[in-house]
Amino acid sequence: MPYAGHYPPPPPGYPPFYAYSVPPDPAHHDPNAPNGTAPPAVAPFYMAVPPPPPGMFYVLPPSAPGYPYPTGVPAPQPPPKQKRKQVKMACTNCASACKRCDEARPCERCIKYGLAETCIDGVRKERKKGIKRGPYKRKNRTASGEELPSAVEGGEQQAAPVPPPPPGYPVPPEGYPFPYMYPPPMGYVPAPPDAQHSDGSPPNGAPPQPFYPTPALYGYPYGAYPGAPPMPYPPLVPAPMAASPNGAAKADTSASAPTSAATNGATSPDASKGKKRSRGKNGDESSRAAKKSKESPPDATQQPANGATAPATVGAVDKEQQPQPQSQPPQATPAAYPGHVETNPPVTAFSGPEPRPLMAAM
DNA sequence: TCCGTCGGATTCTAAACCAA
DNA sequence: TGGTTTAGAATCCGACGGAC
Repeated sequence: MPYAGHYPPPPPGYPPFYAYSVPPDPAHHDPNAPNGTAPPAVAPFYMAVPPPPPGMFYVLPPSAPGYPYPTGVPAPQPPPKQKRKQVKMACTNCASACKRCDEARPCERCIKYGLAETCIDGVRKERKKGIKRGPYKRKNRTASGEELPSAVEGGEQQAAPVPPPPPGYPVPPEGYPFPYMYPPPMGYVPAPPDAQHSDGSPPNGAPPQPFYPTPALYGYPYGAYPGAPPMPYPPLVPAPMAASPNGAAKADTSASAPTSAATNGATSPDASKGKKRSRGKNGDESSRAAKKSKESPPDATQQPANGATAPATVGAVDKEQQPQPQSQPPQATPAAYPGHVETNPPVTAFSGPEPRPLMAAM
């Protein structure tokens, strides 16, 4: 089932959370379920979020745990990343090249590059002794030995960063769950309506009439789980095309800065790896020296901090402190709101005026 | 396209800490 | 004393630039 056009895709590894093209008819619930009984709340029901009003976008926290699953329903974990296995000791050639080595001698890489004769184990440096530490922080564990991350480090779970609303829109009340709606970012061109586009768009290809939220729309989660009280559809407030370009642009810049990785679709935690590097010759030399200095005698490495500001550090700083361009060119492609992802022509499925719990059993 | 280079994330592991 | 935690040290992923 493709996503509705206004929906951002779920995080990697999550199943589609928008399961029905038409809200399921309660009269046709699971025939296996006992008469008149709702499925148990522990069943894999997902919170379904109806399409936002035309012209609106849901804003999702980039790091929202479990979204879009309601509280109490464990979200399926993406397949765990395979742990990298290291060899006990890389050969000197691989170590200097920062390349994968293996246990064999000569190792595969040395054979490949004709370095078999020089493929020898390096010497592991002895660990320094007598280093004092601060008091231990005991990890909170369950009876089965599993860690409880929330109980660590003060026990407070970090709230997901809340994107600032555009100018003129109230900040969602503290604690309000995602998603909530914002007007589209500057430059957004709604997908052309088609026969399946049941969001009220004019059929002649004109862009949909935008709607803007009342404060009541913020943070309105359409909780959908068995036993949940029915929720009224929030009122839609039509507004003029007042999406002031300036205002939108401001919102664009302010909102995109901290979460640009997410907005680029790089929602993976490895997004930081995508950064570019400059490779100045000086930096190379100095960092190389710094790396080599690791192998220097302990006396050299145990110099106090003031002595540690070696050229390597300076070079690194130089590279890092490249001046950023002061003025940013206007963004043609809008990716202003975390979680907002442009999608292909929409298949807006929710057509009813009332939200219905959309459920998907796995 | 291949290869060298290298920043930094990830992993390993030994020393320090701590409870029993 | 043995298990746990911490952090130093090593590995190597992945991106880049240069050579061919």
